[in-house]
Amino acid sequence: MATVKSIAAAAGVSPSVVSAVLHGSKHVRVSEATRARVQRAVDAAGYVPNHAARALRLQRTGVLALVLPKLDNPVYHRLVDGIYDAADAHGYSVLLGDGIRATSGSLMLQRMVGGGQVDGTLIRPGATISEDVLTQIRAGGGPIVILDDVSAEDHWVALQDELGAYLATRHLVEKGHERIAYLGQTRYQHDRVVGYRRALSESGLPAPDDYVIHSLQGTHDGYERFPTLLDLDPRPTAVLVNNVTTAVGVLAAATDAGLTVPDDLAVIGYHETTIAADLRPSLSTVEMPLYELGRVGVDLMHTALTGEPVDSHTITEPLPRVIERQSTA
Amino acid sequence: MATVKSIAAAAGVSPSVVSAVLHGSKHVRVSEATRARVQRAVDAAGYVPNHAARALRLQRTGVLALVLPKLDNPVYHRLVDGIYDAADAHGYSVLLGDGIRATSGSLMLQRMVGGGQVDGTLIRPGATISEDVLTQIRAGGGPIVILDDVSAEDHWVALQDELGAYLATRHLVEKGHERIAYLGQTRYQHDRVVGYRRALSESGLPAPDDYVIHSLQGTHDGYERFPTLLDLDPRPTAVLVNNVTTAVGVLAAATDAGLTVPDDLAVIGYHETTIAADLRPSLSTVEMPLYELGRVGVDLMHTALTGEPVDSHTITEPLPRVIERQSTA
DNA sequence: CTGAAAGCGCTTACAG
DNA sequence: CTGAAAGCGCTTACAG
Repeated sequence: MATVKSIAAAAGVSPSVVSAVLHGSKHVRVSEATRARVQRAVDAAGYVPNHAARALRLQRTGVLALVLPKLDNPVYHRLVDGIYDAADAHGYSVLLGDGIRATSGSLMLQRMVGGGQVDGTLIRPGATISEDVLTQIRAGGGPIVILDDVSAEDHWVALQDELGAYLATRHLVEKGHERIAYLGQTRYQHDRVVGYRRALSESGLPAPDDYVIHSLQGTHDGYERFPTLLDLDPRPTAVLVNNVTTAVGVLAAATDAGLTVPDDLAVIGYHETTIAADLRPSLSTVEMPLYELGRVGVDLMHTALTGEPVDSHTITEPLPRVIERQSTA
Repeated sequence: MATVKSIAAAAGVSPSVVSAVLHGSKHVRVSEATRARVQRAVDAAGYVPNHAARALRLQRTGVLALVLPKLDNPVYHRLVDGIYDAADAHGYSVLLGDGIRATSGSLMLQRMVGGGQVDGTLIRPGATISEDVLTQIRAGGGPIVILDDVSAEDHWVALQDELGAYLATRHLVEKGHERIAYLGQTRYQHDRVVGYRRALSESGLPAPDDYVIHSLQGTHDGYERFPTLLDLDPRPTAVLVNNVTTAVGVLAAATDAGLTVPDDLAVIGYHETTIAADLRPSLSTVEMPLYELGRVGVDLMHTALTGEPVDSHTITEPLPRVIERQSTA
């Protein structure tokens, strides 16, 4: 394996010069001829700097950790895209972690804490990520950026979740519905419930407490919780489901209950995902700027790592956007 | 930040002893009293060894790269589970990479090649991973394990894909179908076409060439390619779709074409995924042992890394299993 | 049973 | 414009 030393020998210069050619330097200045000679030796050997040695010397790794509640939730694809694109732009690579596996004492958690394996951690909080784990990551010392939530202790980037739920609910109102329920995660995403209620109260529609049905996220959870909605009196004619995976389960449960969507029940899911268009009936959704969330999250992390002041904020562009499909037609 | 040196000072011993307590050693023997004293200092400081320093010294990182064609294909979830479980058991952590991003010249590729950032790479080949990239990873020097394919140049673990397709097709035959098509990826997974043909020929059923319809994987691809099937004469009454994501698109296209599933067209998808049960009609599938594929892949990688001979083989247990749902009922 | 020293490969002030 | 030396934090033969 080539090293700076072997490259230096091949080019007839000292290691300092090789390093200067590769990364630049304030102190070392090299002539054009020397630079070319070194570069040729680097190319010929296919030399790549040893990551561990560099990390040890520089006290940073160029690796960011990204922890998501559940890797298999398709709504995160655009978020991950944004993260990777911004990370590439800044020269970071990304260590993708599943919140389900980042339990206390896990290998995955250890690498985010204290071992200096990552420079910082981006976290999308959720039911699978315990407060305990968050505390441990915080104790690790590296900067943290919270995605899609505000945080008193960490840097954060938020979405207009209140607005997203408001727009989704308004869409149902505009379709003429007067009894609109909310089904989904309520604990971690309370803003969405608030937006839902605002749309209803603005239109003078009722929003009884039992119209807000708590459910975990996931197709199966949506399927299981759906009967609660059937028992309501009067029964809702439309439902906003948080999030889109849960909505898939709701569609199945509605079909099994003999309801026709959207005639007997209109359904809109929170977050956009490719499958929504390929279901029958296809699923209306409200698309949130998850790609931008990822990009901005990494930008903030980069700012934090360079020691500059970090401007935590809510993403307002693009706005949440309702995508109408068969389930609310 | 605590270091071996600071821990050694706190415990009143030399760094050698700290290292010996943490990792064991053939050469260094420590008394029980000393061990306890060191352990107390480690716990008190919350000391975690510096990853970069360890990697540099040991010339290995304890990190494995895993490259999948498309991270957002849900069929990989069980595979990833198996990978992570086995990696945890052996003390490796996993760097998850998207084949779409591991292009020539990408950061992601660089870290798998030469920089010593990972000890080895597990790859599931597919349309998104070019031969060129594979060549570069091979040139990187670390061991490679190919998942779900055989390889002349690398270690590999395969699945009984011929058998899986055979069983799925037999299921359709047993349901009384006589004109059975195959729609899906044919280039990378030719075994499946072979198994499909075997089931048909065993039953004396026709398998004209145009009954095998090539399609890329993905819901949208399945949707787009479906009309080809409608044009066949005589029109098939059943179809095996490779893979399950493509099958979701086929279901949608069939519905849009006015066909009722399974009465007008029975559909079975290759690979199991949670969404199959939550579609309406729910989708029959043939489940392959992907979890075991992941586990065995990591086991083989571990064997390769310890320098022992690697037994590349096909996983025969559990057997592929047909899960019957509404789409073939 | 324990300590002192070397070295993994790199970058960076410093000296020339 | 270039080289020699130190040191990041760790582990491991070696010496005692």
